[in-house]
Amino acid sequence: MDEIFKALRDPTRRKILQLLRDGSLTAGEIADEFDISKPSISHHLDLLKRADLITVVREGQFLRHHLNTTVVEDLLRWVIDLNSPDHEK
Amino acid sequence: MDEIFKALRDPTRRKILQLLRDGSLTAGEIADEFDISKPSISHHLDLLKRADLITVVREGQFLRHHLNTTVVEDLLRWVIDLNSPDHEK
DNA sequence: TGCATATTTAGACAAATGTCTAAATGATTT
DNA sequence: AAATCATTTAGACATTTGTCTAAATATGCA
Repeated sequence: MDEIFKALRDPTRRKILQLLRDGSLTAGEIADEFDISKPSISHHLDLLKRADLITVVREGQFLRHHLNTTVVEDLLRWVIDLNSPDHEK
Repeated sequence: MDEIFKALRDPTRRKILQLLRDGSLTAGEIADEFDISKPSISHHLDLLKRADLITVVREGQFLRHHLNTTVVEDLLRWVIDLNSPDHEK
């Protein structure tokens, strides 16, 4: 979970995830949504990738980014567990 | 949400929240669970307080810390929303 | 092959973060 | 009031983080 929370710490990265809710985007399309340089966005995408919160597939010249809902579900379970007293494990 | 994710970034603070799932604890009891100095734990508790993830009530000499499940629910909704395409708002 | 577009890598730098020790504050008890 | 226990505040310090510019790599197309 550490990589996930590390990735979620930054507001830009959280907004990127929200942008990807409704469909995949290329790095350039994502960068267009922010007043931040492309290398910085690339760095944010790298952290999201490391946390497995997004997946990337090359499409020719472009890299298309998708939200990884499986890992979001893992996060969801972690949060639910926080509100479940007397949990096992 | 920024304060919440800021608070959740650190593994010690996440573990503190998990300790508080099953009941409230004093600062000293919390500190006993970690190999970290008391001032550092106090600092972590302060960040959790600022995020409103915990509430504190004085009990004589002690400060008793409780998990604030309301804010955990806010977090829960944020995560759920991340997996809900075509959301409004 | 060579040029244009898309994206990443490298390196620098200021700001934020987590930790510590020492000292201060708050509350209890004798 | 003084001693003691619980906790925080203050200040220092090394590490991590987010950002930038410049340069490198990857792909597509003329």
